[in-house]
Amino acid sequence: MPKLGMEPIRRAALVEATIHEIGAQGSLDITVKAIAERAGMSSALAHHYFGGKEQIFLAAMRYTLSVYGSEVSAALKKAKTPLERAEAIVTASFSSSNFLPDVIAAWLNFYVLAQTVPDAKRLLSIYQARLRSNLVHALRPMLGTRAPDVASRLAALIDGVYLRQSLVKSDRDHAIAAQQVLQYLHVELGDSSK
Amino acid sequence: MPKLGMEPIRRAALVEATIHEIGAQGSLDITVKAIAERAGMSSALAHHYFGGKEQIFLAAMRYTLSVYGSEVSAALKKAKTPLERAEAIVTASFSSSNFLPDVIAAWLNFYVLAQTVPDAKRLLSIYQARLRSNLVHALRPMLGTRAPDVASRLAALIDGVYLRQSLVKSDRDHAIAAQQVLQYLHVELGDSSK
Amino acid sequence: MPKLGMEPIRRAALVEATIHEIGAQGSLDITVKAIAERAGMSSALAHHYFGGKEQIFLAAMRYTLSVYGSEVSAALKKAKTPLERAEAIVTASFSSSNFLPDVIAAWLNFYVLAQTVPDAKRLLSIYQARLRSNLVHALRPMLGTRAPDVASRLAALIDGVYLRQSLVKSDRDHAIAAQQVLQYLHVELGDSSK
Amino acid sequence: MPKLGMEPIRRAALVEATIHEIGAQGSLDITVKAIAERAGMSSALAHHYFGGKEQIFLAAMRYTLSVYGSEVSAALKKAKTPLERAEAIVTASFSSSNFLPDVIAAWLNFYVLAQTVPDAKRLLSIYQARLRSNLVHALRPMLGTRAPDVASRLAALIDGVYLRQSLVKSDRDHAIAAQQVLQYLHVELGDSSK
DNA sequence: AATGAATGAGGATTCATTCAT
DNA sequence: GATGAATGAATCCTCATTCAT
Repeated sequence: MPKLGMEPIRRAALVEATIHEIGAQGSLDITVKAIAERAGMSSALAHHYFGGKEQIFLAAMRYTLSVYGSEVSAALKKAKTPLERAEAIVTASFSSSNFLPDVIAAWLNFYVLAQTVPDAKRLLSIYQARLRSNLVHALRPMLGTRAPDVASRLAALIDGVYLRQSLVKSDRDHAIAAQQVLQYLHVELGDSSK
Repeated sequence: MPKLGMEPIRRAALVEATIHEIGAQGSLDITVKAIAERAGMSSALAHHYFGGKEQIFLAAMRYTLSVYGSEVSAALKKAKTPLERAEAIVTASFSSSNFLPDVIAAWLNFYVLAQTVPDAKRLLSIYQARLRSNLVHALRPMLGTRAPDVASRLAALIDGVYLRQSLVKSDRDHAIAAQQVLQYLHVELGDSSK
Repeated sequence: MPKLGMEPIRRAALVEATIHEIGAQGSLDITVKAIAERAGMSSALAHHYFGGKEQIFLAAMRYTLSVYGSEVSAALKKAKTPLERAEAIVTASFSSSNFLPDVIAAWLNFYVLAQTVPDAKRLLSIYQARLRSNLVHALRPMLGTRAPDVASRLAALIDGVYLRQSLVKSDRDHAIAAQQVLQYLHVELGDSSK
Repeated sequence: MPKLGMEPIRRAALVEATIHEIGAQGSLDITVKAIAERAGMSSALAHHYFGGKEQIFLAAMRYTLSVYGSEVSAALKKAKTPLERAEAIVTASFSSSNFLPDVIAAWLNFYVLAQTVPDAKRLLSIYQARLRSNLVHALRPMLGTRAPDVASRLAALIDGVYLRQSLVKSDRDHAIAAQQVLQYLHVELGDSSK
C-alpha cells in the first residue's frame, strides 16, 4: 500500500480533516486520532508527518489563511478603481469558499489557539496586518487621513460578522454577510444612497 | 474551619477564579483543580458545589453576562436623549470592568463553549438579542427603518473589537476601543464632523 | 429537631435503608450517602451512629440473619413431629418476609461481603451451622446416620434456590419455592407419592 | 517490544487475570489497574483492548461460561446411557478446572454482576437454560414427567454447593462436592442403595 | 442530635506520543 | 511508508470520612 510521494497528499488530507474536525466539534478539543481517521490514516502517521498536534493545527491555520489571502489577491487584481479594490477585499472575505461553517468555526478557534501558541499568534497578526494594509491602501485615495481609522473598523467588523456567524450555524447566504459590511463601507464613503 | 453559609461565597470565588484561569490560559482547556486552587479550595469542593466542569463554566458565563447587562442598564438609566442612549450602550460595552484582559479572553472562549454546549449557546443568544434590541430602540428615533441594520453592524463591530483585542493583550485604554465604535456610530448618524 | 432516644430509631432506619439500597442497586457498590438519604438523614449522622460503612453492612446482615432465625425458631416451636420440624425449617426459609426481592439480593451480597470481611464470614458461618444443626436434629429420628448428608443437601438447595431467584426478580410465589425444596425432602424420606 | 498479533494474547491474559483478581479480592470491587498489572500490562492497554471495565468483566464471564460449557459437552459425548448422561453433567460441573477457588468466587460475583448489567444477566440466563435443558433431556427417559422438576432441583443444588463452597476457601476435593449432588440424583432415581 | 463543610485518596478513562516491525 | 502496540501522564469525578458548629 505505501506509495512514493505520498507526503503532500497525506499532509493535505490531514489539514483538511483538521478543519472539518474543528468545525464538527466546535473547538480545538479534538483528538489526533479523530483527525487521522477522518483523513483515512492512523494517528501514528499523522505524527510522523507533522511531529505533533500543535503543528497540525498550525498547518491548518496556514492553509486557511493562505486560501483567504489568495482570494483577496485574485480579487484585487481584477479591481480597477480604489472603490473596486476596497469592495474586492470585503467580498473576498465572504467568498463562498471562506464563509463555510467549518471554516468559520476554525477561524474562531484560531483566535483561541493564538492565545496560547506564539506561532499561531504570529500567523494571525500577519494576516491582520496584511488585511489592514490592503484596506488602507485601497481607501487612502478616497478617504485620505481617515483611511487608517476606517480600515481598522472595517477589519474589526469583518471579524465581528464572522464571530457572530459562528453561533448561527444556518447557511446564511454569504452574500448577505458581505452586504452588511459593504453597506458600512458606503456609509463611510458618504454614499448613503443605497 | 467549616463555617455555615459558605455556599454563596465558595461559588462566587469559583466563578471569579474560572474567569481568571481562562484568561491566564487563554482557553477552556483548564483543569477544575487549577480553578479550585485559585479559589482556595479543593477540586472536590468545586464539584460539590457545581456538579461538574461544564456547570462551572456556565456559571462564569452567566456572571460575566450579568455584569455586562447591569452596566448597560445602569448607563441607559442616565441617558436622556436617543443619542445618549446609543452612546451609553457602546460605552458600557467597553467599561473598565468589562474590557479587562481576562474578561475579554473569557468572552472569546464563551463563543467557543457555545459551539458545543447548548446552554452556553442559549445564554449568548439571549445576550445578543438583548443588546440588539437595546440598540434598535435607541437608534430608531434617529435612523428610522435603517435602525435594525445599523444596530446589527454596531453589535458585530463591538464583538469584532473585542475579538481583536484578545490578541493584543496590551492594556490599550478601553476608552480608545470605545472611541472606535462611537466614531462609526457618528458616521451612520451623518455626523462626520468629528 | 434533635430528640432524645433517637439512636435505636436511626439505626433501624439505616439498617432497613441499607437492605433496600442493596436490593435496588443489586450490589454492595452503594454509597453511604444514598443509604442515609433513603433513611432520611445526612451521611454524617450515619457515620456517627455506625462508625463506618462496613459496620452498617454488618448491622444489616445481623438484622437479616436474626429475622430469619426468629422465624425458624417460631416455626419450630409449633412443630410437633420430626417431619413437621423439618418442614417448618424449610417453610420458614421461604416465608414471605424473607423471600422478598431486596432481601434475596441482600443475601447474595452478604456472601460476597463474607469473602472480604471476616466478621461477615463469621456471621454467615454461624447461620449456616445453626441451620444445619436444626436440620440434622429434625432429620435424625427419620433418617438416622443419613441425616447429616441430607441436611447438607437441603441447606445447599435452599441457598441455590435463593441464588437463582435473585436473577428472576419476578414475584414468584414464595410458596412455590418452598414447595420445590419440600419435594426434595419428601423424596429423601422415601415418600415419593406427592 | 511491540509485536504484531498481540490482541488475542493480551485479551486472554486480561480475562484470566480478571478471574484471579476477582478470586483474590472476593468481589467485583477491583481496579482495572490491578487486573492489568496481573496480566503484565498497563491499564491503558486494557482499556484499549476492551473499551472499559464492564466489558472486561463480560469477557471473563463469557470465558468462564464457555469453559464450563465445553466440559459438559465433552462429558456428554462420552456418555452412553441416560444415567451416564445425567452423571456426566453433574461431574463436569465439579471438574477440577471449574471447581477452583478463583472460579468459584467468580461465579458468585457473576450473579452479582447480572443484577446490574443486562448483558451479564443474559449470559447467565443462557447458561442456566442450557444446563436445565441438558438435564431434562438426560432425565426424561428415566423420570418421565418428573424430569423437569428434578432437573430444576439438581441445577439449584449445583449452584447452592458452589455458593457454599465460596465461603470455605479450603481445597475441599471437588470429587466430594460432586458426590453430594450425585447422591441426590440417585435418591431421585429410586436408587437409595449407595 | 444533626449537618453542612471540607478534603485526601483513588479510580476509570482518555490521549499524545513513541517505537518496533 | 504505515501501523499496531504500548504507556505515562493527566483529568474528571466520586466517596468515605472528619470536623466545627
